Amino acid sequence: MSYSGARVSKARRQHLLGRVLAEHAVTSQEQIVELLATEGVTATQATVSRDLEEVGAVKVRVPGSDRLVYAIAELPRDQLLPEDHLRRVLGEWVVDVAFSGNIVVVRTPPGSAHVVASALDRSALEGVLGTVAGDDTVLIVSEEPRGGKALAARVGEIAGR
Amino acid sequence: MSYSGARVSKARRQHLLGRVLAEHAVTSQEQIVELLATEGVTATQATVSRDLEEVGAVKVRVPGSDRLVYAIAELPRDQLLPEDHLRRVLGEWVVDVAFSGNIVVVRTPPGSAHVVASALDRSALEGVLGTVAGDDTVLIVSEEPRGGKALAARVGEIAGR
DNA sequence: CATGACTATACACGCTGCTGCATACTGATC
DNA sequence: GATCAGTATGCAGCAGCGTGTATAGTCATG
Repeated sequence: MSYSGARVSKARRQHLLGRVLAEHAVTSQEQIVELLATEGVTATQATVSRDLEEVGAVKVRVPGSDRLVYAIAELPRDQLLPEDHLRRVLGEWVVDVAFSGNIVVVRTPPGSAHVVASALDRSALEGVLGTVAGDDTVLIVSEEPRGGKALAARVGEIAGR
Repeated sequence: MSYSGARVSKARRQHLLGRVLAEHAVTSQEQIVELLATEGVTATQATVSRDLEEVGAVKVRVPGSDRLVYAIAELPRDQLLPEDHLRRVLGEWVVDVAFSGNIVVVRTPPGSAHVVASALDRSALEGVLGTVAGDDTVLIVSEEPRGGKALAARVGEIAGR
């Protein structure tokens, strides 16, 4: 294994992948490999396959043609943050959990509240009305009048406490 | 090596460390180990030593006494985010950098803009007037009228591009 | 059903971060 | 200067992630 790569982060590669799909009508993963290469990013077909999956890309039929091109499915993504991803984010960044009434207060390291809130939002956690994030604090509003306790327990459990 | 630990994240342990220091007048790292243990977190003196350093704790003299107790130095921390930490954060989360006039536009994965902005703020990067973070975008305002270009280059360089 | 193009995946492996153990270092006290 | 309490750190090991290689699976076409 050369492992020449690791020069760019996975996040950046997947971002570029999105741009490539938006700008070119690609029909195969090998094409993506080449296009990424022209952007200075090296990756193999295997990696592209995994990226496509993670980014939520699908092959769609081009109207008026029988070609299948890759495209990123925008909306459904937001609902489908995988459980173990949420578990990783919370386990890593959640530092404390408390509650009062229907509000759960989640503490995080400074500046990290939005990452946690975003993960919670996208995970479609049961019984969550909404979230607000400050700098190091996330408020989760429960649907139930006194639902804070149960929700806090659930969050704490996911965070691995 | 037992390695029974790793049950709690480093972030959480350090958060607890802060609470412990605030609530108890501790004079030795061994005491901290014990206090953490009562909170259900196991760590050795070596780890506590490293945590204290990372958190920016110092030993201060108790007024009217000759005891030295640990305390967290609040303010200086914000100025002193180490260079390689910034490098890690940017390298991991910055996905694209652009500029116009005196504004640098940094793109990040969804929900991660605040982590990046927070790291930038705390790093006291040269020539930065301020930052604003949305969901996946950070705006950096340069001090110089046309400083965007240079600043973008600097940010890109730190991010490893 | 054979073939070929394309994609997904089992496997192995390197890298990095975190941690404990053992030990070197430091500073105070006598 | 010897001793001792307390702290920092070199070293090694482990875990998890990300990735490439090789290969198995899938699907369309003839």
